[in-house]
Amino acid sequence: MDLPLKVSEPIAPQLVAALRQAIVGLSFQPGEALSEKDIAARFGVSRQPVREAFIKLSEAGLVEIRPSRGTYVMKISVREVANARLVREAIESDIARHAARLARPPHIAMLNRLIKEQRDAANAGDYWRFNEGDEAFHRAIGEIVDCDYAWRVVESARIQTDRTRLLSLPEASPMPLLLSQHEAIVRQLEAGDPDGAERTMRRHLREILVALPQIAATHPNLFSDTILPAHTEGLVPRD
Amino acid sequence: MDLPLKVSEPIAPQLVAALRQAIVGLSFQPGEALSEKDIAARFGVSRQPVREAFIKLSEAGLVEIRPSRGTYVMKISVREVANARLVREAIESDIARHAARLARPPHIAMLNRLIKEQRDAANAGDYWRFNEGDEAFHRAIGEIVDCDYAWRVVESARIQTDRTRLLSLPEASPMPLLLSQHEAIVRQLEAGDPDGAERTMRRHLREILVALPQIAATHPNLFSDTILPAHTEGLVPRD
DNA sequence: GGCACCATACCGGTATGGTAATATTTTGGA
DNA sequence: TCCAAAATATTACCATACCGGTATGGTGCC
Repeated sequence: MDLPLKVSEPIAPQLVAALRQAIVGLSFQPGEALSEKDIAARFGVSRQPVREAFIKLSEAGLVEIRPSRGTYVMKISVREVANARLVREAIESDIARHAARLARPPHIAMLNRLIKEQRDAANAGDYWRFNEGDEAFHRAIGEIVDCDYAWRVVESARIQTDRTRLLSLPEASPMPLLLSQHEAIVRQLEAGDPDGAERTMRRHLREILVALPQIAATHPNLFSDTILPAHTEGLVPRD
Repeated sequence: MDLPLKVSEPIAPQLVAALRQAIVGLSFQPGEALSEKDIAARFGVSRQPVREAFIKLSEAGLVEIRPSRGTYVMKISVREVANARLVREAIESDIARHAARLARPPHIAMLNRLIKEQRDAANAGDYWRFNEGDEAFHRAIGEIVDCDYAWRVVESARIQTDRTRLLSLPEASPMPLLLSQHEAIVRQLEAGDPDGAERTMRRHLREILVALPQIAATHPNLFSDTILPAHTEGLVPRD
């Protein structure tokens, strides 16, 4: 993890990717201090690109820069995860609605291909590959609508919602359920059913809320809060 | 515009604000080159904070950094404006839906106060003050739901949609119409009507699309493209 | 033993110098 | 006169040095 930097390519973006992965992958513990100097020494670069990487990570909500004091890995916030989830639901459900209008046979074929990959991963019990497939599936729907701006926003929000993925027990968000929801969405896109696609996508993304309180309760030291914001009331699909 | 910088406060954020205002206010023409050195000299600071400000502005889509070549003010893109508008509609309509559930009398009172201010501005024909009131109104609805993450996203998107504001003729988006839409939203929030509030907010934000092609046609040198993306089809409320 | 004070180390923020890559201008040859 | 190639200028990017502010550990006083 320490020295994957390619020379003669911009350093700062590489650092952003590496540090981001280290944080969401829990190689850096929430609350831990990261100093510009240490990271710079570890990667064999100067402080300047490290500083720029820290700024980007702070905008993503992964670290907090406290001037003259230090930079710290942000603890996971139930509130922030729920807020990011709300943004994802708003945008991705709208995207699904538009996609039901704009989807063409090649798009449907691609989505079915991705679902097949996910099914293979689920059958193999490969939770990690299943998650990668999930990301690819959601992105593929976004590409139908051709609104890259929306997708940049969703990817930012995903940084927050994905922080709990490694912690979430498979039982809390069972792969067969998520897979069946993906299949339903594709059927509705193919049928040109905007209402149905929107409804299913909203339901699908609300699954994130099901396991969230439980995860926070299981890992109290990784979280800065445990209270769901008011706007999540009545949204949990299963009880 | 050149030297409003307060000493002993972080310089980079001040530069971001100043440059952003200069760009959306057309003090810098779209396509114009901005060099780190020039800006640094003009504000009497070093190149480093200028560089950080440029990075932030590039993330907002206001400038484009071309390595070893220069930094240029991005031309307004009809496509980007429409994409940002889609994000605003998705989030703000969902926020309105939640707000209809969460609104309390003090919130309604605040919204009515803001509408009154806007009505005064409209009666005085003060287009600029009217726009400020618009921003305050939308933000106030966001605060009802208490999802600051959503609001950060909306503010980013607003940077794009607001770039055409100075160019939009009052006739294209008449103040009385926008005002009446605001009033309708408040009535629906007060009545606890989520469907109505969402519907009206969507309609309200689609007004942006009405004048957009016309504005682009009037100022071809400020735009990099003039074609609306596919997802805007059938969304223009009036013809 | 407890508390105020100070020296020291460390942090992020800024200024400045150097470097490789690109754009522009100049120049030399046909 | 024209075109290509070399010289120059300018750019963003990185490295290094310095600055003021903050935390911390030790010391002397009460």
